[in-house]
Amino acid sequence: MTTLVNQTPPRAFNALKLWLQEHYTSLPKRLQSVAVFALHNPDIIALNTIALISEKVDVTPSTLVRFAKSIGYAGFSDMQTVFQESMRHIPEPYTQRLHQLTDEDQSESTVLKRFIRAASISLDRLEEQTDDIALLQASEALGKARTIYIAGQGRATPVTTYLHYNFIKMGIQAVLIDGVAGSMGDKASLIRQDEALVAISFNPYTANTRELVDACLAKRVPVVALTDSTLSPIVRTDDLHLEVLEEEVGGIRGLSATICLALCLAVETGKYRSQNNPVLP
Amino acid sequence: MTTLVNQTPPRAFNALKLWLQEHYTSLPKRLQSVAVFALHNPDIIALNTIALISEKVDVTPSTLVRFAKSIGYAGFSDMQTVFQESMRHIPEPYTQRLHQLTDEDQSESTVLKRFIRAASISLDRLEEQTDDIALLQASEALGKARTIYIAGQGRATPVTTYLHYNFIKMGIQAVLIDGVAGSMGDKASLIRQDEALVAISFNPYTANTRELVDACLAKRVPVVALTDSTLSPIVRTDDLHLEVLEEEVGGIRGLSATICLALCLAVETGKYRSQNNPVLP
DNA sequence: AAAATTTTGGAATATTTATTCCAAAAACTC
DNA sequence: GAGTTTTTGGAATAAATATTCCAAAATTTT
Repeated sequence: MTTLVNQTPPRAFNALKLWLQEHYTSLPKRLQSVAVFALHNPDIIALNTIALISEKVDVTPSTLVRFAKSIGYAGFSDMQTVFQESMRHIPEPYTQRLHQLTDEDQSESTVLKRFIRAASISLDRLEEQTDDIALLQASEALGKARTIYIAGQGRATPVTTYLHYNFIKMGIQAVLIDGVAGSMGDKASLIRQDEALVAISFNPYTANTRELVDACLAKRVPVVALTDSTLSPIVRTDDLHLEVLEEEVGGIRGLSATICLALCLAVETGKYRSQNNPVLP
Repeated sequence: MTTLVNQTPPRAFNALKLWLQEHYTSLPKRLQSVAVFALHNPDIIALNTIALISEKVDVTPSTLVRFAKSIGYAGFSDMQTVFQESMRHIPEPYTQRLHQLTDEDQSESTVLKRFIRAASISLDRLEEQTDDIALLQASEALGKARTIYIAGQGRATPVTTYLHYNFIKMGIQAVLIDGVAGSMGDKASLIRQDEALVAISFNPYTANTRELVDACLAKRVPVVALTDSTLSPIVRTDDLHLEVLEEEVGGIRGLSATICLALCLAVETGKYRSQNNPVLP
């Protein structure tokens, strides 16, 4: 062993985190695994026995003891107390949640906290209002498509990128339609009936995207629309639409719930493919 | 002993609380003390040994065992697990994770619900572990920059797009660095000391981004790193790093918390600018 | 490629921790 | 107030948990 004993091991959890960050690279392989696990799952370290933890991290109990000692603790138990202390603070109760956002005592809450609240509320609403059937129908439409085209501008761009990334990663052919050059009509003409379009658009709605959706619907190309309201102009009766409503903070809307829905759409599409279309040309 | 054994002891902490409220009056004196203490200090019960607790409650260890048994638990340890569960605000990811993928009772929970849950957990964790000071420091560094360069590949791309969009919308000059053409060294040479770099990188880390960060740090260009772990190779001691840990569902990680943090970073940067740099050339 | 050093796993051990059991104390009952 | 039942404390025991130590494996150095 290195026996490089730290005479004053970190007594605060944050200090321990810092220590791990600094010394991580100079740690042996197994101890690195422990470090990663410990930082990602402090609660498990805090509440379980060596035997159970070692099983989860997939190392031997002795490695855990060594890990603690290499930091400077007397042993595993000594280190564990630091993790336990870190859990003692109770996170704010759920009931306060809604009030915190509306209440304008902004001195109390940081920008980060307010945006997290907003994101959390948006996610709750997404769960409540999303039509599971609609999501499945949309996934089915996309799952059947030979190629999926993805369109969206402005605030929707990150969502298009994300969808594209996920489709590609799942082995689904997908093409990003960027609005940089050429008219939308030209782009629509590229899309065939055995393909599909995903259009993402938020208020203020871009004319481009709307134009593209119209052109595709006219050609009977399946269209899945992702919008922030059913009143959005890109929504039609003849397409499949999914709605997300992001809570706003000081006039700014996040994207957390939308990005979550996008991921689900991709995953469900992938699931449909693997079940119904094992080998696609 | 009363030997009035409850055959199904409460497994959820709330149920336990209820049980204690109902049966409190019919409990012997010492056991009442324990009940009161347990309800007031669940964390102490969760995290300590019988010996230590018995000292605090001022009863003997055997009384604690009896207390647990009178409720119906096998012993003190059995009851303690219920208290421990009540403390882990983060529902244990590892055990759930394994079941969720292997267990085929997916009828209970839809894909959407599971991803929403994961996103929600990630947001909670973001709130808990994010260092507000670090966020402010990062915003300050970016606020001072004449131009902000944004780099990130793969799963990080949507985040770069989002940051770029928000910066531009706020009137902050920002440039996306795409990894398509040219070496990273070339790109780093474009960035000056009065500018700044935001690097976003997740496991598996892309060599490109890391290279860029190194080159910038060498040139003393301020670097803000957004990663999924402080142990990420793009984290250095001399940069400003923000950490997000996305919960995974069946091996797939979302982006909801990351996108939320990115928005905050942009907003804080904008705030800093408007306060300290009303008119930038 | 050989030697030295570090790291790792697992059995053996020591320590801690929980549980049992019984006699003493306290609380009821008649 | 004596007898009966319930409750309590503490020693004895059982179980578990953490720690140590050493040989094997994996690195690193020469």
